[in-house]
Amino acid sequence: MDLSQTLQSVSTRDAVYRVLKSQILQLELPPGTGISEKEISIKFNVSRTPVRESFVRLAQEGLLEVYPQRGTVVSLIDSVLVEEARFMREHLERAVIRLACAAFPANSLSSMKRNLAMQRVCIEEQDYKSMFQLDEEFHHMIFEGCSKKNTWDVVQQIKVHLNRSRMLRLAADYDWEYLYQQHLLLYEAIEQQDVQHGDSLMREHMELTIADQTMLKQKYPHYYK
Amino acid sequence: MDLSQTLQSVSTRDAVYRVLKSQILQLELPPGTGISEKEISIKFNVSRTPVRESFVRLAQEGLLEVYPQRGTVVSLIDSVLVEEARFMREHLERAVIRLACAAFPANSLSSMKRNLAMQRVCIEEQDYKSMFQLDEEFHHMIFEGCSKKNTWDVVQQIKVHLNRSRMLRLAADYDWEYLYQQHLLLYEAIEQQDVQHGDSLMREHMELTIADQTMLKQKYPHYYK
DNA sequence: CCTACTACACTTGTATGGTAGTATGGTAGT
DNA sequence: ACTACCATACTACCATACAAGTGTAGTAGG
Repeated sequence: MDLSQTLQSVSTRDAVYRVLKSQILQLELPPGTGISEKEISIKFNVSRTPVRESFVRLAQEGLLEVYPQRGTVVSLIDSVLVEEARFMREHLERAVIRLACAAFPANSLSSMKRNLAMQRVCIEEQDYKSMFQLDEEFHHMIFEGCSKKNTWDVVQQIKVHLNRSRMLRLAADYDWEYLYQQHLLLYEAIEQQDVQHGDSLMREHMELTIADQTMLKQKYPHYYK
Repeated sequence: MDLSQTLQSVSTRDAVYRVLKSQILQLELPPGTGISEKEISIKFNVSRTPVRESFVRLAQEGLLEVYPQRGTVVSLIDSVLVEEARFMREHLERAVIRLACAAFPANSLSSMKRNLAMQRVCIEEQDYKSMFQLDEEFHHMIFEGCSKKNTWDVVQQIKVHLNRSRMLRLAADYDWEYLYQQHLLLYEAIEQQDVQHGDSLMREHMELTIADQTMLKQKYPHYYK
């Protein structure tokens, strides 16, 4: 693998970090995989230093487990942590949607309207990759409209732990139409300033991922702790 | 400075990390202070490597800002981030206290009762350092009783950004008696399973730190961004 | 006197060698 | 055949050397 393209703009460390993180979240490096500094440094054709520093960051995010003098493995998925991550995200998103339903800038609202229109198109064209991106941006816009950028960043950190189990239940089996309907209703709640409705809608929306955690754990036992 | 004592149990990197983090949060390294890897490595009598890896972690937590080839400074306090941290903590603590008021294990409840008794003693003895610790443990127990250990860890991460501004308004000027009364009421809400009361109590409790943020920013302008 | 350039003293970034601890497979001894 | 031991090949950890970029002070030239 060659990182030279990425290297132009950012440091070697950041490039290694991003590639590794992506590979872990995409399950290209499955949970439990043993990796070593030397192995990665050879693979990426860099020295061990930037690799080590990437390991430090990834370990802090809970994606790697480093055992001194023994080795490093990609963290197993912790189903307790996954549920708590969902819990945290639910309550933060609900707190923000309540703010949004109380007051929301007009230009952010119209941005969301455009986003919804693009979601409509993506579903009809079955472009689920773009839809995934639009879903992210939709939620991001709610936080931005409420001036809660840092909160969004924290949610992103938390979501890391939801990501891999979401990846397991292949992206295809999502009911995107239902998802779109929920987004539409959330938008309307903000527009009509209906705090209670927005709150219950978001709670419902966040409970989508609560299911089949045990099912996944049974299906992929070696990926779970 | 010598780290040899700490070195027995943990790695040099962790020792450096802990000391630096402590010094930053205690304002012994005030916001805006310029520090270099070499300077710290000489001071601690270690090589640059573990210092660098500590810097990576601290930068990720937002306590350091690293400018490549130029230098590293202790992050200025971001008042927007402080308020958002308070916002996040409030909603997570409220979500958990509602769980606690719905169902709470008896042994955790009695642990809290013992903690409250010790708080009573500390206030009378004006031992505010221990009181600070007991305050932490009190909230921790609520999370533990609800099996939300990971959520507590995230709250701890978030609280880092509250810590320094709380340190500025010297610990002494806290109304510990009022704090104790709030804790007592929170305990009773859990005991009596009064969800609504617990929620509003915690909201009030979390709003304690909302004040005088602008005052602090005026008093210590060079510490703020 | 003022400007522009250069040399130098910094900084962080990267590469590499050596150290200590761990796991494993093979071998000698029972 | 089985167990205990030892050599070996790993691992992450730490120290050090080198590279590359930045700011500044001092100096030469106008």
